Amino acid sequence: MTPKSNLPMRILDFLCEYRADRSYMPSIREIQAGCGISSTSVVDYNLRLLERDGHIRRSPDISRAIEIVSDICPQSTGVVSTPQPIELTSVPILGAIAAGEPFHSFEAGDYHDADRETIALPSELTPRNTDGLYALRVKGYSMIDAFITDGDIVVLGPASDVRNGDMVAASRDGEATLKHFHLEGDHVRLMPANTTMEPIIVPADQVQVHGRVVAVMRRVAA
Amino acid sequence: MTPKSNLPMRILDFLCEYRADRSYMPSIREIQAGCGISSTSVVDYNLRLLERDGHIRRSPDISRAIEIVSDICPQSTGVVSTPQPIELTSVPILGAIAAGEPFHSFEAGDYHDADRETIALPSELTPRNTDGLYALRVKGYSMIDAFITDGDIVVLGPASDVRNGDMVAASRDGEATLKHFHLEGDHVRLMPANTTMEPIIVPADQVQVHGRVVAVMRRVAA
DNA sequence: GGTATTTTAGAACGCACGTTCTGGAACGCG
DNA sequence: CGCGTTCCAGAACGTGCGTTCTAAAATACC
Repeated sequence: MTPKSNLPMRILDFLCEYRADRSYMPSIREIQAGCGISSTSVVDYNLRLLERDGHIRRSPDISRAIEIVSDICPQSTGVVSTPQPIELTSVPILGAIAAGEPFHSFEAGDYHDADRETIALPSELTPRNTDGLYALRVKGYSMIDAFITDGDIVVLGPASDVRNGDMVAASRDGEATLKHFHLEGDHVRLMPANTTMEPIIVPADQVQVHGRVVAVMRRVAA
Repeated sequence: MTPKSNLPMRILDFLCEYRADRSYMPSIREIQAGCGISSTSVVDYNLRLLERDGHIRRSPDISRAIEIVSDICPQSTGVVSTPQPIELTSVPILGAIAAGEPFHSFEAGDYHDADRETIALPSELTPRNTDGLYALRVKGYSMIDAFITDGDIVVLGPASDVRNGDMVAASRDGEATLKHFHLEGDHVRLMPANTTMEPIIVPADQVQVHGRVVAVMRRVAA
């Protein structure tokens, strides 16, 4: 509270708080509302004082262009989100997977600077070994039998980890799908997750396994 | 450079560069000038793409309110200002949802007691407003028509946000499922995501909506 | 008291800027 | 080829928002 404390400092506190939430700065009128000030001109007046004293810097005529220079804001580093240091893993999104479309050149080790598309993996979804993980954006509806639909992001582990029964991304003649993998002698049985569909059996040398599915993430449209 | 590289990534680079200099984000028209784009609508269009892919987040109608979420920008950590701690949200896992089983007492506001189980939401899956988010563990196979299966974790937003067409967790006579929600006069139509199943129409006062599905996460067994 | 200085009120101005609409080009697919 | 989807152009609209102007309180100093 401290309703009678000097206005400039109240405003400065508000700026710090605000920046802790969003990553941009408040507008004049938001400061007005947030500090219970009755006029925008009063906000402007006090901002000038703060700038004169070197606490902030402003760029004229530019919205929300306030920089906090005296960075000894009270508890700005305080609580805010992330209460505990959650460990998370960033995996690169190497491309898209769509039925009928041949895989691009996203084979392991093909990071080649440029596309730095990545997605953060919460620890709950992270397998023990995070080496060689990558993600693909699912295009189309060819994998609905694996409870995976258009727009999903699938996280894949290295193909070397694949064992019988795993769900894998596999391609044959450029047709890519997600199936359960069973190596049986010299042929491979690819089982859809949905039992109403028929398994596919192909010679082992005609199928290429790209990796094992370790996680699926989906954002549902607003 | 790379004049032929894809526009969204050029813009993303520009955003990172810009933020390295000033501590606020560029306006649409500054992006336009900085990237040599001929129209503001093109900038807006590409910003939407970036937001759809979870690289940035925007607040509508607010100037310069772009947040960079996938924060593996080249040298963004270089200078100063807004180190932007990889933002992620912890949501409590309030229980399980299973067809035929009545919901437990996990109604909103039931956070309190002790440290609930929580799960970290990667920013790519986080909606703008993180208030009231909670997660449920899915038990059983009653929601396979929504590409959701046993063991999945669904993240729900507050029921107050629900609008027609959203996927919601709804219960009736203790039967809980995930369906697309349509309020039509005094009755509610619950549409399965799978078109081979029949919609359910019930009087509005017989159905209880628990929240809107905003994300789905699944860990695939090793 | 009177005058000068600081702080606050309220309203208005005007540009900045996000958004949207229409239309066309470019690309992909059968 | 036609048709759909994606992407780009340009202009216009509505409003967010910094700014400024006038005036009145509040405070200070004598």
